[in-house]
Amino acid sequence: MSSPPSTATPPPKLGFRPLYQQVRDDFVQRLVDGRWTPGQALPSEMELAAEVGVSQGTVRKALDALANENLVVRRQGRGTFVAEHDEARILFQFFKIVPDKGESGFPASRILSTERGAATYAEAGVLGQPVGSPVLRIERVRSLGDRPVIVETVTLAETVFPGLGDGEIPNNLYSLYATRYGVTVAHAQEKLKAIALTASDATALGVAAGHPALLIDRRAISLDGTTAEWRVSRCLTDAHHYVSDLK
Amino acid sequence: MSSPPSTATPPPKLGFRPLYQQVRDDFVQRLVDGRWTPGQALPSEMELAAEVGVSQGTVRKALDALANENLVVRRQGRGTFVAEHDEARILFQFFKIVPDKGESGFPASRILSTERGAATYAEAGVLGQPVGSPVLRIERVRSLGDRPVIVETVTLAETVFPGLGDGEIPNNLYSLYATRYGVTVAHAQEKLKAIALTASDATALGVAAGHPALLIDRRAISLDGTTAEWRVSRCLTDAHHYVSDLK
DNA sequence: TAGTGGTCTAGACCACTTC
DNA sequence: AAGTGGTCTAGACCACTAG
Repeated sequence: MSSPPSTATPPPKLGFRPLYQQVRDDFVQRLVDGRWTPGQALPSEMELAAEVGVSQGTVRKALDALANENLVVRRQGRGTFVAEHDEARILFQFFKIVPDKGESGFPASRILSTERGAATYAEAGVLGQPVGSPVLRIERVRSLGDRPVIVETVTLAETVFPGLGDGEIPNNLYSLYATRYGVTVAHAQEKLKAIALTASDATALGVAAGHPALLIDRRAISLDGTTAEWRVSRCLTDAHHYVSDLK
Repeated sequence: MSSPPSTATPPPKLGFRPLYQQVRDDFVQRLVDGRWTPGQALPSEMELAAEVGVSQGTVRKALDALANENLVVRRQGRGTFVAEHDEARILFQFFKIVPDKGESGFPASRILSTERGAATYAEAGVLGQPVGSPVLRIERVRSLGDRPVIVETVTLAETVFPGLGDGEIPNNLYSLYATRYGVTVAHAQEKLKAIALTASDATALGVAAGHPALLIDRRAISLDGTTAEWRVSRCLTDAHHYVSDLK
């Protein structure tokens, strides 16, 4: 017969990934590499489209996706900017403890101790590092409105953040990770439990041992998908609570 | 001079609301009215566009917004459907207590008591009803894997859900609200605290009084923005935890 | 006034599901 | 083969910001 062989048109259908997602991945890589740094203004959509070789509408979908992930901020009339870990963003995105009554502010911090050590089995598993590799453990108390409310243990890999424990440790750690080490915390996973405070935690918070507290186990995930930090917080919830919106 | 008066073109700029959002609001109203009911297949984008009088792309943006709010489900090749409150969705969207190890299942329920009463000041404020108006209070224990884990108090307005307490009370309340009363729970706000269990709660859960527990105060918000239900849960977190993703 | 992101439209084509 | 939602493009126009 005259029917042409169907082998003439073999369009590859498997492994299909939309163009705008590929462009998004390209842009994320620029953030990981540091070619785009926090606060920087991106080229306009038209310029990016010409550079990447797609239409302006496709660049828009990619940038909208990044804006949805809080990685960039878009402002009509001004441009698109790489998101920064300023206090306002941290407060809104990562700090879920608020007073029962009144406004929430950024918590003050007082360092109890910093300690270098070898990663335990648990720490190694969480941080994706070998058992026994060097880690830094920070113990601090955080206060809201002159009242100590949280005692927390921050654990991170020294191979990722070399020399972090040597100098002053600022209140806003995520901002330090970004500016000094180029590590951007993109999102976090938290697991919550109710516990009775240990004697030492109770002392740090000025209550009796055995007092109920909220235990928050947080893993902060960086842009490249690795766990940048492990943070375990014990929070008093007598005059504060943890907010969670189910959407 | 020959310059035309600028008063000839007074385009109203204030109160600007994008067309696709107006279309979205129109569609939400169809859900509130019950013209679109859970599980129903919507007309195709082309048909909706012709009906509303906008382009297919604008209808798409409106439907995408609804899909983002979990109000509709879009399936390529099949169509767009009104979301249902089936167990899988409830589990994923509203049930955040999971076992420390293993898979999570839908919790079984055992009713402790149902009680009709007059709304207290607190209940009236939460439910948006007058003080003293009739309310229904349901007390029940929920179990995960043969182990009682949660004791909770559900409070709702009888004017919104008349006769709900008369018959059998099902495990999945949100599905009942939707099918029998046309009330769709769209999202919820939760406030968490750590507490010591009261004697009666401890007995219901089979632990000692004073045992630490997670207190969850949830207000379920319906499609029209009112609070449909107030639920206060006390959860054991010895072998379970509450998950919260910070994105 | 110029430049940016935001909206709206129109059409072509692709991937998925069902018949 | 037909119908659905998903992607990609192109162009016009609108709203916002800055100089």
